[in-house]
Amino acid sequence: MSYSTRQREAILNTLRRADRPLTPQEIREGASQDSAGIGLATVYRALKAFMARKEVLLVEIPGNPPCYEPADRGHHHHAVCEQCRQVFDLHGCVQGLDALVPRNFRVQRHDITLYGVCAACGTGAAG
Amino acid sequence: MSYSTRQREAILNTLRRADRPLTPQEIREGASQDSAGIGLATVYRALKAFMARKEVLLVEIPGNPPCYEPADRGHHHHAVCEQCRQVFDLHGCVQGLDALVPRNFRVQRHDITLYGVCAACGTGAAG
DNA sequence: CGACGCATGATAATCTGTTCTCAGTTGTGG
DNA sequence: CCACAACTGAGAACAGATTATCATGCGTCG
Repeated sequence: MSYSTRQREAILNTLRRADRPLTPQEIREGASQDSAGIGLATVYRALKAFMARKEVLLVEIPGNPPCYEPADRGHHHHAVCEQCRQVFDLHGCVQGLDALVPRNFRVQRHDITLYGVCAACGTGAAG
Repeated sequence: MSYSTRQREAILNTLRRADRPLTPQEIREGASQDSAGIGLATVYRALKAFMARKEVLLVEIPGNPPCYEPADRGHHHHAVCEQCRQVFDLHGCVQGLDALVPRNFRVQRHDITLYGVCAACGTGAAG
């Protein structure tokens, strides 16, 4: 049904090690440290399998390439640095979303994304 | 510098007529009623010109094709119907976004997107 | 251990959205 | 009205992300 392979372990570990969502490319690079030379196709196949099992979530940010993160991090949102284009996890949520909802629209989920400049880029430390 | 052509008028009118953001394809179809047979390239070129003048805004919704809307609709957000995939304008915004912001992250703008089922799809009226 | 079948890797192919090409058209200013 | 330059349209080309292909590798079950 679904094998536990060295590569998939490496992919999952890479996602867990990271404190932010990763792109398939980044996952491939990270996982290649655990298990040398993982193919991009393998990353996509593994991600698809993980998503089917709800172990991994897809994080799509407009203007950014799609990225992925473990599904056990609870409800949260994301911030994007417009300079380094990294995606960061936010914690918590807001209230008052109900006020936005049109009558007769049944909300199933929501996304909140902040765009700005991250700490590193803001202090001129890094870019 | 920039000519006012029949096609561009039609494109702008189509955007204004709509009560929701439109995709380039939808714009082409709408504008073709005003001015028969508008090429997709023309739509993209016009949109690019309008965006440069800040007359039109790009609306990117994760999981949806990019769409466009007039820039004079003020600050608002969007809702997407997961069934018919149409994008709707919401009015107003929420408070408490500050609470999400990590220290040292300077927020420049934000997006809020609701996903769910629209009135038409929810009542079983349309799909 | 042995067989079965899912997983892997490199690359080609695909898909979707966007831009380019180029000859011909059409605003605009004078 | 003229000249010039921007605009147009159709389709090819492009870009990036994702999926398919196919021979081979390797978990898993008994």
